[in-house]
Amino acid sequence: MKQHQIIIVDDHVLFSQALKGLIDDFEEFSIQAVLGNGKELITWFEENTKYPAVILMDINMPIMDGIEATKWLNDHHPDVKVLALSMDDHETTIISMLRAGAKGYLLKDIHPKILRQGINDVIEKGIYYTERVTNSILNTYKPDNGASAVLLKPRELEFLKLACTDKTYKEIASDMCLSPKTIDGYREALFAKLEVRNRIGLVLYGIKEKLVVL
Amino acid sequence: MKQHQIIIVDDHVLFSQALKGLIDDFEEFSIQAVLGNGKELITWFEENTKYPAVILMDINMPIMDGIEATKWLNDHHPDVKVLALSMDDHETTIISMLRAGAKGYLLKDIHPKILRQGINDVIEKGIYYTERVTNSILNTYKPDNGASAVLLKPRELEFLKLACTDKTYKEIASDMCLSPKTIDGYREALFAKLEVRNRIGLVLYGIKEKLVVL
DNA sequence: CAAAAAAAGGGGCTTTTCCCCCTCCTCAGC
DNA sequence: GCTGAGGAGGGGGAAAAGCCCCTTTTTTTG
Repeated sequence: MKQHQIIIVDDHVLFSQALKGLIDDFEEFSIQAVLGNGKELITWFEENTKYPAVILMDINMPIMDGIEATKWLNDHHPDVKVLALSMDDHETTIISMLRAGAKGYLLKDIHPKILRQGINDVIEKGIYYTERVTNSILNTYKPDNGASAVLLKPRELEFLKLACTDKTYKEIASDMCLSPKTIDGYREALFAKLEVRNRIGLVLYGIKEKLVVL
Repeated sequence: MKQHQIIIVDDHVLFSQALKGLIDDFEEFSIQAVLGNGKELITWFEENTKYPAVILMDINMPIMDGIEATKWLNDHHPDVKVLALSMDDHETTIISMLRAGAKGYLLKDIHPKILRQGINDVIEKGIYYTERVTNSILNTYKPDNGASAVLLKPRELEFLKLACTDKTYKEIASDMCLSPKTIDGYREALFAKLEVRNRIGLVLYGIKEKLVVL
């Protein structure tokens, strides 16, 4: 048996199987399991007792995504290290993943050598940061407005989700059981808070920040 | 040398390298080259004379995407068969790719066995259709409005992209060097064609169908 | 060439969106 | 008990979006 066991969690079977072949060729690692989503991962952990050293975790997956799965792992098996592996290079996604407890973040367009390096670093140093990730972390602390980042209140988020719909504000008002004028207030508040000039800007923000599901 | 040569075109190096390993394990195929985008593919064809039997083509790539590359291949090397390989299962993308001349369409979440079958089918029968693709083709002929599917003209697409921006229609008009009234015409035409009732619907459509980049 | 279709532009109208400034109520905290 | 913050609601108006019906020009095509 090789030194380190690894589990791949990714819903793209072709990719995960191909990746398994690639990693099995590295003499220091071997693939312990290939799973399709977070739910399968939890089931695997409930049915097994010998845990892997590293989990290569995709982020966008059906049923249970990588962020939730990473949170679960951090709660129940904090010694198993998660290395996020995604083609999504949006800053918010990277941050969410790191906040959930991932020890590193790799993009799928990297060279296999980098992956090998990344896995080794996570095992040895407990952490692996690429330049891209470092930049994202720095960006969250940019001198923007001082105290808090753009944090929406529950009611504002609810409105934003409805604004990303083809409903008129009047319809949104009745959906939220509020007067159209109150909705008008939420609208203005969000315009200012998110620095947009019209409803399209609101929709674009909601989608970019993944606050709304399409 | 093995029977059939294959070229992989995909910007996700980790995936393409892993896939190369996978396919090299199939005894009937060998990988002739692994390229990162459509432009590299054209350059490769200009510098080589022994062409592959099949090209596994990703769709979303920087510089030159899979659709354009497939069109170029169809024009210049119609004997080389393109098998589209994407995680994008949107109907419009599938249709665009088949219209560009792809002989089949596979999703990245398939099992390696299916890939092997697909490549073999494309080589032997010249074509490979999964159920998903067949459905898409059927859907374009749904008894909707008679003639054409939802295919946007270049000018309409240009307008749609600008509509997915926080610009006003007046600003869009001057961007496209048209009168606001003409823009109004495009708007109405798109509302009808895409079955939406306001600009938000337009934005949502554009993003869902990945016609606009965020 | 003529007919048809597509592209461009317009008039006039209603609804919706956007903006600013104002009131009432409630509840937490000196 | 007063005060201030925040949620809910409102008046009024300008601008943009949406709707229908119409003309002219260019391009395509039988």
